[in-house]
Amino acid sequence: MIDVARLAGVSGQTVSRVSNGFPGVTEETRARVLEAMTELGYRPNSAARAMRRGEFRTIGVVTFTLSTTGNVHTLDAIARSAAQEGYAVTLLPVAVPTQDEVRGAFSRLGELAVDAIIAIMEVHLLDASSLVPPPNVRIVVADSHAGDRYSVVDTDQVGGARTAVDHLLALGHRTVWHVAGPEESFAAQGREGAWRATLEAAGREVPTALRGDWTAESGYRAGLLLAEQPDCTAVFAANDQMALGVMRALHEKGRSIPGDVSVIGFDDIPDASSFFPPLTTIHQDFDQVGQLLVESALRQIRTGSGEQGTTLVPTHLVVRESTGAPSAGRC
Amino acid sequence: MIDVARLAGVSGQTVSRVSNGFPGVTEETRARVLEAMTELGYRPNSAARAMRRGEFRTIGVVTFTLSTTGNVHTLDAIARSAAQEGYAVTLLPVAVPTQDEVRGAFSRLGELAVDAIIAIMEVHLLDASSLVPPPNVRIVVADSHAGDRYSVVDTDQVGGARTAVDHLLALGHRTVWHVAGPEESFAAQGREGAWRATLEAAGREVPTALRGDWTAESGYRAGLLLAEQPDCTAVFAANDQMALGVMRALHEKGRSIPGDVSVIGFDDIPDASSFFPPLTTIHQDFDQVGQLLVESALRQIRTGSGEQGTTLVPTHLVVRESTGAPSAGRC
DNA sequence: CCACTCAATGTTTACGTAAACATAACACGA
DNA sequence: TCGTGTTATGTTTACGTAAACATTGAGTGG
Repeated sequence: MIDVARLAGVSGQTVSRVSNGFPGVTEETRARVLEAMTELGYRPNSAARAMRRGEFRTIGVVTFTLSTTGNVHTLDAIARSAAQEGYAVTLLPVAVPTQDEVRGAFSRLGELAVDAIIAIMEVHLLDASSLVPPPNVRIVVADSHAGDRYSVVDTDQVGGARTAVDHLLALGHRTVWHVAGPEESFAAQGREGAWRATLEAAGREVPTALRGDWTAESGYRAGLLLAEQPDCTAVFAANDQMALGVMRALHEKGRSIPGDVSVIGFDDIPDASSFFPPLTTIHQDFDQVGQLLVESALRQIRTGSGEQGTTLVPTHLVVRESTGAPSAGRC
Repeated sequence: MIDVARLAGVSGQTVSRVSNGFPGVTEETRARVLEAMTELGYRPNSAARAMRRGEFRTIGVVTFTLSTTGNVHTLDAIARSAAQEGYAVTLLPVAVPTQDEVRGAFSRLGELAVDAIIAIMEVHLLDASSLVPPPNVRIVVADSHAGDRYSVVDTDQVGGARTAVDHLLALGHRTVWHVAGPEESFAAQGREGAWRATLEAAGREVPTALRGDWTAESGYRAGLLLAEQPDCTAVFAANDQMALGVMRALHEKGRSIPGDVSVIGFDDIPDASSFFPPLTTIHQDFDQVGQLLVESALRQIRTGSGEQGTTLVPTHLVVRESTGAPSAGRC
């Protein structure tokens, strides 16, 4: 900076003013400084800058894994929103979702250069007692409850699941089977609970829920079981990947989709429209979730105070070819 | 730090020594300092630390999008490898893959707190003249050529594609059709070139390559065309997602897989084993790619000098149910 | 014409850390 | 007993920036 100042014949402070776009600098001086900057290839040192400003202009994102499609889309949206606001995004992968690991990640984050943390994970894993958010680091949570302690942004799991079940019932199915996500997942709980509640509200029989782990493979295993159920004409899979597995199992067992069995998913991943048959599913607006997460984080950073409460992002039904009315002959 | 020092009755320098795990501190003193740290909730300020050390312990990753599955897995692997080495990963999404955008991203990275950059993209987009890597920032590139200018780590696209084609020829197919990735992609070029070369080497006819854009939807469109070709018994799709689309089209047109047409993909994404039928594909070792990328970056940071050359990560064939011998009657 | 205001720019300082150097205390062999 | 080396710890300093305050000079109203 001093070199630039010398070359432009000004003081370091003026360089700083130009570099930050502050007012109070003649157009002529500004031009001279900018020229000197380019000539010397000057780039502000972000470490010194962060130290002086007391903030890093960076948001940390904690995730377990990027293998579930939903998390990836959320992350992508976060990164884009943050970039737009001039914030960088630092990734902090947590290998195993044990409390110890999470705690370790958080303490590492404490040393890291972040002003806020967005956690895409289950809050119960960061049990309040063990989680000591570093001072001056704000927290936002996705895919969880605990809106009473943190600012939470999430897809409207309940509404989405209800829409899915309603869609199938409206088509004339007597009831709807469910392939649920892992028990630990709040999203999975929400979808399963809403599935059950919707069936009960409609006075339908509630079949036993099958449990998967979000992977297509687990959906396949569930699908093999479902194929054994002659009275199963409609399946609601808690995500698209498991729906993919379910459909594979049904195909292999000779059940036609949607002739014999209708299948609906959740997420609307890009590939869903190319499944065979194209999957009817509940579309999640990951972009908006990401954007809201970043907005909440920035608001907390700027006001310097925490936030509570849950913001729900609505979903909508995307009807494709994997659902239809139950065939007359069966069931 | 001073507060901690005062509480522990030592100097700031001793606190620094403890904080960095340096030798030359009595066990007793160390314990006293650690206790003071916990009591005061002390966390080293990474900005000051980075400034003093002149390095950020952070690697920046530039990507266009996280929507292609391959990039995501690479990113995931990078994040994990980096974390293991005590390095953080900062994401820098580039909205549109134009040169201007990329240049902008790089200049932003210049101001950012990174010691090295890993670019998951096509190098030709960061045309040498416009790309001015900030001094002291090392570059590693994935998914590209230009090993003469940068350190490049990539999957062995050529070897993988050859394996794919050989597999189909060995099953008895007369030739193999190809659904290529986008022209700009080096990976797509490599796979297409190897496909052509392998067919030529075997003295087979080389059909016109169909071009997709990595998405399942584009694979579907290509698949519709392939279904019109009565002599098409084997298809090599440049990635699994396009293979998914191809298979959907074939199903819809009543062609059986692998009875009428064999389909092979590339990537081995987690869902591939749950496609219908489970997809034979070329497995990429994303973990190793990520690890090698990080290793190269760290080596360059530590030695302070650039690196050139390309490192190839081998692939292997995963045979599932989407490929088989051509049926006697057809073709 | 002078006191005053305001805009442009310069000077000083502090942010939290760790390297480099300085000091103190102690052990050991001659 | 006294150097001499070694280990533990303290002191000083600089890293690059931007806030706070200081200075300069030009324009304005009385």
